Amino acid sequence: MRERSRPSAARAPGAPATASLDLVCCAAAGRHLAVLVQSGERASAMMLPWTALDPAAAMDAAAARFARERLGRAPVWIAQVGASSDGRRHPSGAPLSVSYVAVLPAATAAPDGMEWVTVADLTGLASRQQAMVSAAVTALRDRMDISPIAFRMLAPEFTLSELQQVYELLLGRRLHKASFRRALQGAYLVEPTDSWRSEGRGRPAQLFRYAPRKRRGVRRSVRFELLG
Amino acid sequence: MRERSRPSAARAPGAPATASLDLVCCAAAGRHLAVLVQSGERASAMMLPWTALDPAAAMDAAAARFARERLGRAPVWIAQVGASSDGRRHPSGAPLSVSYVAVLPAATAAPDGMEWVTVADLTGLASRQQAMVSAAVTALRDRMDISPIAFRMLAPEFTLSELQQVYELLLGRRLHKASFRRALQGAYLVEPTDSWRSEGRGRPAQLFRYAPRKRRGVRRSVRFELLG
DNA sequence: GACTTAAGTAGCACAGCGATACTAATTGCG
DNA sequence: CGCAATTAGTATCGCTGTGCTACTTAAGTC
Repeated sequence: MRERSRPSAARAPGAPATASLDLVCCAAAGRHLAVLVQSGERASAMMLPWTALDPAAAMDAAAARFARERLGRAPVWIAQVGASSDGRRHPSGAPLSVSYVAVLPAATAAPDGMEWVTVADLTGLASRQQAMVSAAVTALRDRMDISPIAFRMLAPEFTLSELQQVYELLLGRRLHKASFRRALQGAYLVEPTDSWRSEGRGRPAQLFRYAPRKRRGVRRSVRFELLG
Repeated sequence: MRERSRPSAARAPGAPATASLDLVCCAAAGRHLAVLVQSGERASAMMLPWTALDPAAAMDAAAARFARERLGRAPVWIAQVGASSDGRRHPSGAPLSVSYVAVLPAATAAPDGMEWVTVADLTGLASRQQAMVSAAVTALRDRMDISPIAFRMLAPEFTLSELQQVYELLLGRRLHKASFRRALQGAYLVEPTDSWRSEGRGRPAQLFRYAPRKRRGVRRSVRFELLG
């Protein structure tokens, strides 16, 4: 299931694909967001994992399959970001690309030939791929209210401080501990486990797991704050 | 500027395009959302306006140009929804499609050969286009908090009741008049004009225009309500 | 045992929101 | 004209959610 070694990169010189499917794999790394990149054909150049897009196949399924192949495991969340075609460079030479954003739990090891790079340190990408990363991060921020992205960025059992750190990372600002926990309790999204984790000094933290149990009236509210 | 008559539909039988660019044009129609469709090749069949996608061109610009061509005017808002490739049918025969959602002010007249159809009454679309409409409506709902979509769905001068109706349409639920206005005033998004509009019976309503004037600390907040 | 560090809780003040109830301005009708 | 009907817009109350300060609890460190 993993033995195919980089089918897409091998294809590049021969027949240029008409469209590429690119993957922006994200994970929390401390207080920063990291993206999985691999070495390009030139030593110093980095690139996002990509493959030729098969127009005949179901795209979401193809993206999930490609992610599982490259990562050695299925991502915990994946969604399409969008299509881009413009003058910008792409390693495939394809004029059209469709990108997906995938989420992996923190501390997932990078597969051979790949490494985690903080988005701030990300440089040397082809310009179209650079734009994909920005769009992917924006997509994560925009969808974290709708999908349990933050919860998926952690191991199945996590402390509330860890969860808060992921929220702070995605929102880009510090949150208040008490308020965060109150809101979380009120949403009935997590349930406590019997385990506690002692992390060096300080009081041990109780572990929780994601277990949403309400689904009552989802009333979308009016939000003017972000407009202007 | 409008004399090119349906370049895309004319292309269909000859050379099948490898990818299509589709447009979901939306406007408020009373309490419902309407989409612009045109008659397909068979009389009863409806279809969304589409064109062949030129992979060499900047896609967002191409979509805006295509919209302006077809509508005879520029849409007030446009954004990409996503790419879809799967087994589903599309009038072009293309295996891959990229769709855009465009917004027009209420009461915009449909161009020749096109008509407004309420999303609920929308039937007989090719299956991939049907999926595009659903995705476009979802995209509108998801982005109305970030982009002034609701304001753009009205004429430049509008009453607060009209604005509230658009919000109710997009959110899919009734809102409270006083609360709506209080929140709107607090956001400094509109300014009153000197005009009043008398709409049949009842007290005349003051007209407002969209004139955001804050931009102060955009603090994204934690939102758990929609999760689960 | 005293100090440090981090987890978790309690209580207060205030802002936001939904609801009820009100006032204001216009049309329609007897 | 007088009055009901209709729509716009406001005032006030109570509840809920949120930010904050301050506290307690449980571990490690010296």
